[in-house]
Amino acid sequence: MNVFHEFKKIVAESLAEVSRRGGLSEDLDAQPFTVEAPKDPRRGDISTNVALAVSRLAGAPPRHIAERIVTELARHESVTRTDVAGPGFINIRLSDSFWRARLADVLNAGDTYGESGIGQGQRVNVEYVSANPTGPLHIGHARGGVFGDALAALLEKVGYEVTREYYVNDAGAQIVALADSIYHRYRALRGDNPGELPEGLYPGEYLNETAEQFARDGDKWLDAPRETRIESFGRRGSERMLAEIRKDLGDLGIRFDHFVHERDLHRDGTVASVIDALRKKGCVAEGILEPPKGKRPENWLPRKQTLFLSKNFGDDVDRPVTKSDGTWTYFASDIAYHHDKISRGYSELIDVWGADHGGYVKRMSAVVEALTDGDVALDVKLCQLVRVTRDGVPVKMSKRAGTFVTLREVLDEVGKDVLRFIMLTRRNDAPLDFDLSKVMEQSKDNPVFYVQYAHARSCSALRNARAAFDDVDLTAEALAKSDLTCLTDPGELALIKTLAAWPQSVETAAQAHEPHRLAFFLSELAAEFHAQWNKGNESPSLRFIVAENPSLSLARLALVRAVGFTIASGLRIFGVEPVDEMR
RNA sequence: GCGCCCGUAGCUCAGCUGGAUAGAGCAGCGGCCUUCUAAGCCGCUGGUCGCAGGUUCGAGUCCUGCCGGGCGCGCCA
Repeated sequence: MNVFHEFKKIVAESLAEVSRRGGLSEDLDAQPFTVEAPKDPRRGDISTNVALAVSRLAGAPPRHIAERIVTELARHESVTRTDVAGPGFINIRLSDSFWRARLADVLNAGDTYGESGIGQGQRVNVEYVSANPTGPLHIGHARGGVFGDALAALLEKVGYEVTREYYVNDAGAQIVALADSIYHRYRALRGDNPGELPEGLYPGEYLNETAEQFARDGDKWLDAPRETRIESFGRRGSERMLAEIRKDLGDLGIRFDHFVHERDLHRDGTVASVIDALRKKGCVAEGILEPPKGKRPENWLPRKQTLFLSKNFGDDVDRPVTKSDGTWTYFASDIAYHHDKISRGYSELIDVWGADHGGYVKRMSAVVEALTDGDVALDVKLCQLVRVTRDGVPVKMSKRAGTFVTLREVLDEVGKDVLRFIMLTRRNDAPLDFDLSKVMEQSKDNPVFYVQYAHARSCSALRNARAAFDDVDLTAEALAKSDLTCLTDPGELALIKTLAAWPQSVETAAQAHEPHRLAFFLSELAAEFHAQWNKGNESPSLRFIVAENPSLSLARLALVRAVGFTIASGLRIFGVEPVDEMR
């Protein structure tokens, strides 16, 4: 049960009743209002601003309306106390038995706890990573990948139908550069001294193997026409890089439902036809761009070119879709790609990009608006830089890639679960510090450890219970039927209330497209659980297992199990495996 | 020069789409181990939410203008 949804309905009914009897305006129920947990739990369990929200339209002071709503609410059986506070907030206290029943909700749901249907099966496309197949993934790609993957899982959890997608930029200048880079190594292998690696080619060692493959063909490529060379080297090189990228991502627990290749969009004419369609719609036309003010490019030549008229959709300038040599710009194929996504029938598109692509957001939103007349939403999530350090000292060089820290290096060192969790401990648009030493620390400074430890402890308590009590059924089903009225400690009831807030947290995180919120929730839940655990050190009567009182123990174990399920539920969204012990 | 993102405790950051007395961790100080794992817990100290206006019952949150930092700005992707 989502407690806040439940009470929103009840508050709305009370409001309707009040307005019906009191001759208040009819359509008060159209006003948006919130039902949430008050910041200070002493105020109550649930708080609503309904009276404040409705007061203007009702033409009555908020406190006055609140008083009348409160008398309606008080009829509800789980409501034990109501207050009107401050300017007109309504605070509601619910009975302990109501809360205890929520514990059974968790136990019945297991680690699916928090699932809901608010997405109503709407189809959402999440595109992420989409790194060029010209080199290995770096740590920034890992962030985008983990973020996108967790967001996809989060949306699925609340009832959206999600496609996880990767756009492969296997066309254009960078593939030519890739082909030339492999060719350079090939020549060296065949003894045809190529000299220094020219500017603009890829220096990393990772291309050597592909070059060796070609070298096995002998000298046949040395005199091959540049065109066929670019085709073969570029294709095989990008395919190989993509395979390696997919391996890295797979080991990080990231798999995609769908790959779209830029090359295909060119070859099957999608790019040309989409641009043509936009031209017919009046969104694409010939024009001459002004040079950017203040930046003064050196070789600026006013040139007539084909432009997407993104200014009509809120962009700062119109954007070219053709280069001076007549070929399509990257932007043109990205238009085609987004058209392709749209044609597959999504109600919402989410793109996860690096923050250095921020300047691209407006034009892409313009594209989606132009293509769908505003029917499909595009949300672009920008992931900020990851700073990798070891004991606070920046780690920069990679043996393999030359200039950056690769995903593989970090993954091999800290493991998938640590990498994934840490990536989700910050908002996507805030820079992230990733300290290789700190994330492996077993201390409360390390959120991965802290949350995992709470889960492990919940498992440990159950193991101990199995040893302490013979013939006791500790399955979730049995625990749900235990005598939960034994749970009377304020800490225990507070813990239940935290657990009961989980579905709402999942939902708001999903709607905001911000999985990091759940990392904070899990840390707070873990802290609360550790605190309750430690109370047992000081007062043995508060221990989860009280040998001489099995029914009390079972009720507490129900709570412990529910904490474990909720943490597991969150970790599963993150793609992190909950651990049962930490020895 | 223009656009986007960011500015919250000494440090690292939350702040649930406008709610009540702005929170957490670290650092500092003081407590708790014959233990259901002290790998942890409890308490204290710490704030002109970058600055100045505006919108309204109510602003860290929305609008405008400054200040400071990051990213980007045709023929790379």
